[in-house]
Amino acid sequence: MTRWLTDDELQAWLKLAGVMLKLSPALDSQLERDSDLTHFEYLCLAMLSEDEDHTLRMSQLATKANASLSRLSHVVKKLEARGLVVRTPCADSRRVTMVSLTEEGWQVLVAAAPGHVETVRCLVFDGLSPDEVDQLQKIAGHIVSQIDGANLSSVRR
Amino acid sequence: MTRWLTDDELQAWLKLAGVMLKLSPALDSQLERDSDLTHFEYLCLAMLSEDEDHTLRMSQLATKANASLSRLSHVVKKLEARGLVVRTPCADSRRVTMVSLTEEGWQVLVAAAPGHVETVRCLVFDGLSPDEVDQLQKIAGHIVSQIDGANLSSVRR
DNA sequence: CCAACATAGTTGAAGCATCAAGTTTCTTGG
DNA sequence: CCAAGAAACTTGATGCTTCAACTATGTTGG
Repeated sequence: MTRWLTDDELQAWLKLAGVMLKLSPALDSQLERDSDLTHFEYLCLAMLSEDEDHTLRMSQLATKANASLSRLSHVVKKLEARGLVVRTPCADSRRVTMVSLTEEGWQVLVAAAPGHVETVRCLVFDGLSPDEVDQLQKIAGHIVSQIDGANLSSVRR
Repeated sequence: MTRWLTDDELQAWLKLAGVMLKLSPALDSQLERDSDLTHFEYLCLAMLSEDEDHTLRMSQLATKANASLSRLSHVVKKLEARGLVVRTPCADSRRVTMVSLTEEGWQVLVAAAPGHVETVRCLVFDGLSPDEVDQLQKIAGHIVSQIDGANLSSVRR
């Protein structure tokens, strides 16, 4: 028996689908215009910048950026060609690749951040109350967990 | 002066970005495996099915599916090649194209729906309270409006 | 009335994302 | 100890999305 969506759920779902379909392109468009970066590329640089040494394993970065290793590998190759990032073999384990932000990568990130943050503020947070920000965090966190859980359980069987 | 994000906003934002990065692929993957459809293709068929005549103008469908006319045009061409949809010129205005669900398209949609709905329920709604569904609807609706508003204002100037 | 503009849609090229397959390196159960 | 399997990437092909450009058709201010 299919558990259909209630009317409220359907309304909510269509809106969420709208966010997925419109927000990504909107962010890509601003970043590409102003900084020649994809939103996903920006996210990779940002995640690297949060680490003390501006350096992470590929697989750590993939987790932080919510990406597959394959997707990340292609993007890091491109960022490395642009000089924003370098890959180095890891001393401890030879199958591990470390990625680091270069000085230039850091500069590009710093230059891109204000415009990007302003865009996120305008498109997402302007007009949301602190309560709603909290609700958004909980709900989005919940969805991400469900997806991660679903992947795990399909892998385990 | 950049209006940076508060810590709560940043947490919420990273989670929302996670949803965008993980939910689309998860939906595509289920639909493609079980019904040989993209989530976006499914959405187009579903929006057509909601119309009384199973028929919409390209531009109406683009609006309902939150897509650009260009994206829609490519996808409709593909769906038409598969026989799920037909395009017909409009009698009233010669620059308008109407798209209709074929009988086969309807069958494919009906066959795909239970699995897709089940996936949406598992990944999004299971574990959400009715209040949270309502909050999600409001917040996602708000974001979509902001994006639409931003596009309008950049077009108008 | 018509020139200028706007609307509706299509198309081809370029760039991303995903998938499947492959390589290399580690780990572990027998 | 080693064979089998898992982990950590990389790569190439395929297909989808976007962008810019184009055609064709309507609308409207002067």
